[in-house]
Amino acid sequence: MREKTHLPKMIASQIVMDIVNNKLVPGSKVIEEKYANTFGTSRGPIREALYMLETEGLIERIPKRGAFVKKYNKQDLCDLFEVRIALEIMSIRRLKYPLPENKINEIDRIIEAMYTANQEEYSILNNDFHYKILCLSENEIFKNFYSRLGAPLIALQKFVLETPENIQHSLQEHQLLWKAIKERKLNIAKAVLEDHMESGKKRFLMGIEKKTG
Amino acid sequence: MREKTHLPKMIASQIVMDIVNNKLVPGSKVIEEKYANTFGTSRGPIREALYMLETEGLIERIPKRGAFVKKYNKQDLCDLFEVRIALEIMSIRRLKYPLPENKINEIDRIIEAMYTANQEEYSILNNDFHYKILCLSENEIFKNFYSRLGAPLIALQKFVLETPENIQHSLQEHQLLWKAIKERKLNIAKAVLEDHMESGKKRFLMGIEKKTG
DNA sequence: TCGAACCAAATTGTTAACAATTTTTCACAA
DNA sequence: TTGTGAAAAATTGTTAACAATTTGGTTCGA
Repeated sequence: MREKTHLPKMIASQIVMDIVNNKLVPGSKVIEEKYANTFGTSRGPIREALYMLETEGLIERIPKRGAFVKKYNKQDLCDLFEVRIALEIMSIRRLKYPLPENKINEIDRIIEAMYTANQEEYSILNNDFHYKILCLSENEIFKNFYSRLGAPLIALQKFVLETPENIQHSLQEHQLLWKAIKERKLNIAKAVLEDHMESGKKRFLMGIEKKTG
Repeated sequence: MREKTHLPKMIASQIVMDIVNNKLVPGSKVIEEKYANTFGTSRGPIREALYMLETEGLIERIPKRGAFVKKYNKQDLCDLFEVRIALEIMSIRRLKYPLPENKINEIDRIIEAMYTANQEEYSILNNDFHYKILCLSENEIFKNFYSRLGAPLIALQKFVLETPENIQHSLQEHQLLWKAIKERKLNIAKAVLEDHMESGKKRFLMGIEKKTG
């Protein structure tokens, strides 16, 4: 597993950090030269990073105008939620049983960790869980699309209201879902996911209300 | 409506042409300098074009190795079909009635043109139709994802077996779907789309069998 | 014959300068 | 005050040269 340093990739993840930490606010322009200076590189690698982030849906590039941090409204985020769940449902239909032992263990461990996680940790575990579920299908198309959905949702995760009650509820849903998948009760899994989508949207909207008005 | 020449965009569409016309076969490498020479530009714009096509799912870039024409197998194409239909179903649920008059007319005209289209024309009209249906929802998220699905499917459209009988069948499905949408019978529309997905897949696979052995 | 080490060629990555375009600023007139 | 237009500044687009890396082939030794 070689993970050679790829300059544009490093720059991209730094820009993501800046978005998550509100140093770059949605709608604002990302000026190539500014970033080039802070990284001590030329503008080339910055441009590449911006292209990558455009693919992930975090940046919007307008020819000859510049690159902007993409702005998502409530409706957009709910739609992303919905597409994510739809992809998960489709991928569950493609599962081949028996599921590989090592992947089962990985997901078991995520659920375990969720019990004792704090808010921030829970967000990360939550995303991990859904991604691992999707990867169970070993389907490149779904994985590919899923990764593009994830980025905006992760960047805006800070808006999700993770109260102890919400986390408790969410955890229960995850347990149910995982149990249904393991026992090959796919219709139940589908129903749980559809419920999870609704409650997820609700938590999302609650969080947005709280923090922006 | 200003459509200024954007070099990378032009190059990208030329590369798409080359893929469609089999000058670039799936799996082969796209060498930057080669294309730079044929266009009389430097490598910069070529790289941008390759990034664009990566976003559209036609090219896969591997750092320090190069850009390759992405290879899709049967299963991949069926999955893309399925995701496309799922997006259409989701977007139909978001329609706001009454539908705008001008868009209704546009789609009416596509259906009309389908009656007298030859095979090649029909493929294009078919894609147009589905895209216009999706655009009815005026939902940027769906449009965005849809455009990424379309490219690989269009590039491989040549595999779809468009016999007169198949076209006839497909046309009927489109009429049914459009009628259901206009009359706001969304459950029917959904059912028709699900059927259309199955028969579309079948035509696809028939075409692949025929042309590749 | 096979594999490892090495060299040369091909290719991608990066840079810095220049060109083209957009945005900002500001003077001026209605 | 407000709007217009032209310079100036800022920014993106493009280029060509150079650096770093990968690829392909060749030699050598076992």
